[in-house]
Amino acid sequence: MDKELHAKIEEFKSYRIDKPPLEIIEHYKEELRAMQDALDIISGRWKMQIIALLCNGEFRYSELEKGLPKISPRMLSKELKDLEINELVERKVYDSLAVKVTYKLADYGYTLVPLIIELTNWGKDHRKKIIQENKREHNKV
Amino acid sequence: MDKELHAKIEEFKSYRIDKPPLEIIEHYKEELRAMQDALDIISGRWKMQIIALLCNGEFRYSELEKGLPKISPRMLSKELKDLEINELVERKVYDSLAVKVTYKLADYGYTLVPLIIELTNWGKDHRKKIIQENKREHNKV
DNA sequence: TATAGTACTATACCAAAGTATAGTGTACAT
DNA sequence: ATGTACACTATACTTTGGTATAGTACTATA
Repeated sequence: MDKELHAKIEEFKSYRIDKPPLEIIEHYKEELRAMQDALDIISGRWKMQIIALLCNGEFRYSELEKGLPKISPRMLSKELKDLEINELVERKVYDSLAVKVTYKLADYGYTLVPLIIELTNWGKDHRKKIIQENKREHNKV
Repeated sequence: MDKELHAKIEEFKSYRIDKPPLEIIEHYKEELRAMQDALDIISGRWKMQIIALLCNGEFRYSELEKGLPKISPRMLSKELKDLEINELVERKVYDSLAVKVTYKLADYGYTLVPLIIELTNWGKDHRKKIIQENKREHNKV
């Protein structure tokens, strides 16, 4: 696994194009656009927290509010709408007499799993690295 | 590969914790923090474009400006500083008499490769999906 | 009839991200 | 001496993301 990654990285390093900067960006245009699309959809303070909750089943609006006590109702409804538009989340209105709306991860939402795993792995490794550096710093002084 | 992913997703779906929302978020606390750390470091309009350029070797400040004609000098120097602080990018000042500074991806910067690949893959698939949906929409009407 | 819960929307505000543009200090070229 | 290239910094502004708080339309319960 680590070896495989190493190979990938070497491959990546060897991709160097001998072109002026503008042409290089042009060459990567599609990849950059794709990356930015993905980032736009998942970045922000709340999206991932909402997705994490919804990985655990169906929740009512008020239950999501309880899980994220610091979110304002405006943000929650806006973020849910964004996620729904991108078909990552499904909204279901019950036609019982009492108002009842639930949200759950759509199947398409689960396609984010590999990305979530990579983000989490990198973030954890990064934190470890920073902690180690702080320790070394501390021992020096 | 696709089968593996499917298994992962099933695994993810089966993780459901039968707890109140607040406890679920608490349960995922570390993962969420790690993800957010990673997102903070790579999100924004310019970071990934700069990294893409620097994947292709060493560049001078003015060359980066040429590659990203719409970036303001303030943003470029701020973003480079951020990337340098996180040790993703190395800054080198030549002590020749003329001013010369170059930037390149640090080895640590290359650890982002798997994440970059996942972001790009997901972004490309997402775009394909949207285009297909638009086509279907168009055929209907 | 009054009170509380549900799923929001509306309005105003604030802070961070990003833009636009001008200016700085250095060296080198003429 | 003057102008130009380099690698920025400073200042002011706008846009976007997020917060705070109040209000709405509906139903359920006492």
